[in-house]
Amino acid sequence: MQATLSALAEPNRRQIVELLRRKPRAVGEIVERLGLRQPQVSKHLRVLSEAGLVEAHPVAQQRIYSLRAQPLRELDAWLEPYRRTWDERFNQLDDVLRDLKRKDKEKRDGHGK
Amino acid sequence: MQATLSALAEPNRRQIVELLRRKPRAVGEIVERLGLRQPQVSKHLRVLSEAGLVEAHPVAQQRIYSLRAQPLRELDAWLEPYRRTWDERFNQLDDVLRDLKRKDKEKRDGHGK
DNA sequence: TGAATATATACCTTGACAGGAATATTCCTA
DNA sequence: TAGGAATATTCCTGTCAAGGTATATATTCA
Repeated sequence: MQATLSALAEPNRRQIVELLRRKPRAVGEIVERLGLRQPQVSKHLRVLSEAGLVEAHPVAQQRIYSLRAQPLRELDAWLEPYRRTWDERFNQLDDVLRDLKRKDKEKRDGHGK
Repeated sequence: MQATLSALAEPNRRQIVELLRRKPRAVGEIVERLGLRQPQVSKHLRVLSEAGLVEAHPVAQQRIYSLRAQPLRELDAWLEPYRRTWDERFNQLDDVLRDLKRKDKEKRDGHGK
């Protein structure tokens, strides 16, 4: 989760991931398509790889990188509890604010007795 | 999306977000619960706020921070296309690899004719 | 084996960012 | 209006990560 999020926080890496979503590609293809330099692409792929987001499959001198589902699934799972509370959110806020103002008033009144 | 991901990439900020998922809280509460120093919490809240992930509601000298749904919804939306291809992923990889090896073989054979 | 291709790594430099400590700001209440 | 509580901001420092360039590694083929 940690590794996944920081890997995805970098714009070029996110582009790589989006590119690999369509299909696996060799490093050179990524370099071409994104207009980045080869060493930086390799470095980004390394980070993505260590985060488990991609994996490499050697074919001759090429290395075909493909997306791995698991980390994104975990991100999806992390979002799950939020999905559930989306609708209640603002109501909760209202509750808390009303509550705080009530306590505030009580404090004031109680003191003035 | 960019702001959302980099905001969430920081562990303490993610903890803050998770804390606010349950209910809105004042800065002091967050400080207590997470055992962080007040200035750092304020700073993290600033980043989260600029990313639109939280918003502040003043009550007396306190500022009650609550979660905003939108950025997380967008993150969820970003994941959508991935959710759809999760099942096909490995098949795609197989296809591409098979294809590459075929081309490779053809090149070799064609040359040897 | 040597050249060519595809990719990875090393090294350097620079900028962004997080924490620490002190201080400023805002609002409330006596 | 002074003092206190809650929070924000500033300044400093160290660390880390990204890009640039050069170079190493691996694989194929003549």
